[in-house]
Amino acid sequence: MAKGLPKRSEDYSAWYNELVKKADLAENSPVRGCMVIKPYGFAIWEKMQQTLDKMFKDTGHSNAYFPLFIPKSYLSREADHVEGFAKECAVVTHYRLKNAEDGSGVVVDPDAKLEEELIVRPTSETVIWSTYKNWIQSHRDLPLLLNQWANVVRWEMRTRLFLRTAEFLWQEGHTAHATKGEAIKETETMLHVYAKFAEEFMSMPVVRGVKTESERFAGAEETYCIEALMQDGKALQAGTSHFLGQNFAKAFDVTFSDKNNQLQHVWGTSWGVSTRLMGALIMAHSDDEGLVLPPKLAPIQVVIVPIYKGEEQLAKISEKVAGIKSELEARGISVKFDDRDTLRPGFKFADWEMKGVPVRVAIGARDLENNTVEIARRDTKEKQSYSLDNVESVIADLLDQIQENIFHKALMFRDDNITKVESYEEFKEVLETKGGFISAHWDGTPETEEKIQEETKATIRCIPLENEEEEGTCIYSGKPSTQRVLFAKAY
RNA sequence: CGGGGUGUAGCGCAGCCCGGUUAGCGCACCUGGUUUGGGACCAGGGGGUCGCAGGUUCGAAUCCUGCCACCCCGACCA
Repeated sequence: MAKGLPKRSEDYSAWYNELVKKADLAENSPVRGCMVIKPYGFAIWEKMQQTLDKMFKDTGHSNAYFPLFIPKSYLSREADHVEGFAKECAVVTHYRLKNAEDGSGVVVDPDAKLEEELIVRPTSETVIWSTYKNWIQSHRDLPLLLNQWANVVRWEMRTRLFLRTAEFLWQEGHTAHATKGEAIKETETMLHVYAKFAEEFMSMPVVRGVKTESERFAGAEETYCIEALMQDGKALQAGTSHFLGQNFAKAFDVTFSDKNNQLQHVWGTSWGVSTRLMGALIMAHSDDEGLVLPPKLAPIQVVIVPIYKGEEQLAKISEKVAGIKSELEARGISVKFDDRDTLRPGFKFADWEMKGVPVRVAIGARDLENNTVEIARRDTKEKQSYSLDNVESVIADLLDQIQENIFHKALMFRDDNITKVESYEEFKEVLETKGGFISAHWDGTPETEEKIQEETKATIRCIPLENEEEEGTCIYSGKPSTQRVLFAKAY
C-alpha cells in the first residue's frame, strides 16, 4: 500500500505521478495514453460532477447526449476547427473483425470498410451543430442551452495522468442564441460558474481572462478562460468558455426567423471542464504526505480510526463511534469508520493522509476513559484532543476552516507569484528563478507572442478581465501597449 | 518524428562489462504466532518461457544481429 512519496520540492513530476498512484486515484492503462480512474479518484470526480451539474442547471441548462462518432465530413465544415483538431483525431475505418485464415487471431475484415470514416469526437461542436440545424427554426426555439457529460479522444503525443490523456472525461456545454449580446453574456456567465466552482469548491484561486488570438479555441471568436497556478510555478488552464460567434451556425447552416420574420444565423457558445481539474486539485494543495482535499469535494470528509487491544475494546469503541458517525451524517458530513483489523493505526493514519481526508478522528481506550477524542486536520497536520460532548460541531467547524484555509494558502501563494516586470531581461530572469505568472506589457501581435514562446517557452496565459488600462511599452518589441498580460510556463 | 534511456516475479531493482550448478534482493502476497496512541516483528511458504526472434558456444539473463514495447527530454495540446 502507500509508502513514502518523493519530495515535492525535489522532483515535482515524480512526486505528482507517485501521488496519483499512491492516493489510489488513477493509473496508466494498457492502452497508450489512456488512464484507468480508480474508485477513490472517481469518487472525487463524481463530487465535482454533481456540484458542476447543479450549477449548470441553476443557470438554466439541461443535459443531453450526442454520439461518440462524427462523420469525417462534418469535421471539415468549419475551416479553423478542422485546422485545430484534425491532427489529433482517432479514426474508425472498419466495422467488423474476422478470424485470420492462418489461425493467428482476429484481423480487420477488409470487406467491412466504412464508406465514410468516423471520427471519435475530440469535441462535439460539429455533431451538435448539425443536430441544432434541425431543432432551431424560430426565435421561439432559442436560447437552446444544453450540456453533455461525455468522454472525448485527442491523440496527444505525450500524456500525463489527469493533465493530458488520450481519452478524457469532461462536460461540454453548447448553446445557441438569437443575439450576439446574449451569446457573449452566456460565455461570460459560464466562465464565472467555472471560476466560482474552482474557488469555492476546489479552494483554488483562478485568474479570469481571455485568450490571445493564437491560444483561442479553433473556431471561436473569443475564448475566455480560468487560469490557476500550480505549486511548481507553472500555470494550468482549468476551464474555457468560448464565444463562437456565428461560425458554426454558418458552417452548419443553422438559421432562425426572428420576430420580424427575418432569417438569421444563430449565435453560439461552448464551454468545458475536464478530468484535468483532478490534476489541478492535486497540484494546488497536496504536500509531501500526499493529497490534501478541500472538504467540499472530499468523498470521505472524516475518517475515524479506532485504537484498541482485543475484541472487547473494539466493541466498546465501535459503539461510541456509531453515535458520533450518525450525528455527523445527520449534518451531511461523510464519515468512514476504518475498523479494518489487519492494519495498525499508524498505517491507517498515513494511508488516509495520502488520500487527503480532511479530518481524522482517533479514539482509543484512553479516550473512552477521559470522554475525549483526538482530532487531526490534514491541511496543517495539527492534532488536538476534544471532549466527546460537542465533537460534531467541532468537526463541522473544522471542515469549514480547512476549506477556507487551503483557499487562503493557495491565494497567498498565487499572489506572491504574480510578478510585474518592465523589461525582457527581467522577464527571463523571473521566469528562470521564480516562475509563476509574469505580468508584462505586450504589443498585441501574435509575432511577438510567438518569439517570446520560442525563446523562453512561456506563453500568454490570458489577458485578465479585471485588467486596468495602463500605458507602457512591450517588453519584447518596445512598441506601445495599453495593458499588461499574464505570461507563464504552462501545463 | 528527432535526442536519450530501459525491458529479469504483481511492483521496484541487482546480476550482464569478464558466459558456467537449482537466477537473487526489497516491497507486496499466503500460513502461523506475537503485536496495535504514527507506515509492526518473527518463522515458514508460493510465485520467473530473464521483452521477442535468430545466431555464436559444450553451455547464454550475460556475447552478436534483427525486431518489438515502454519511459524521459523536444515539437502538439484541455
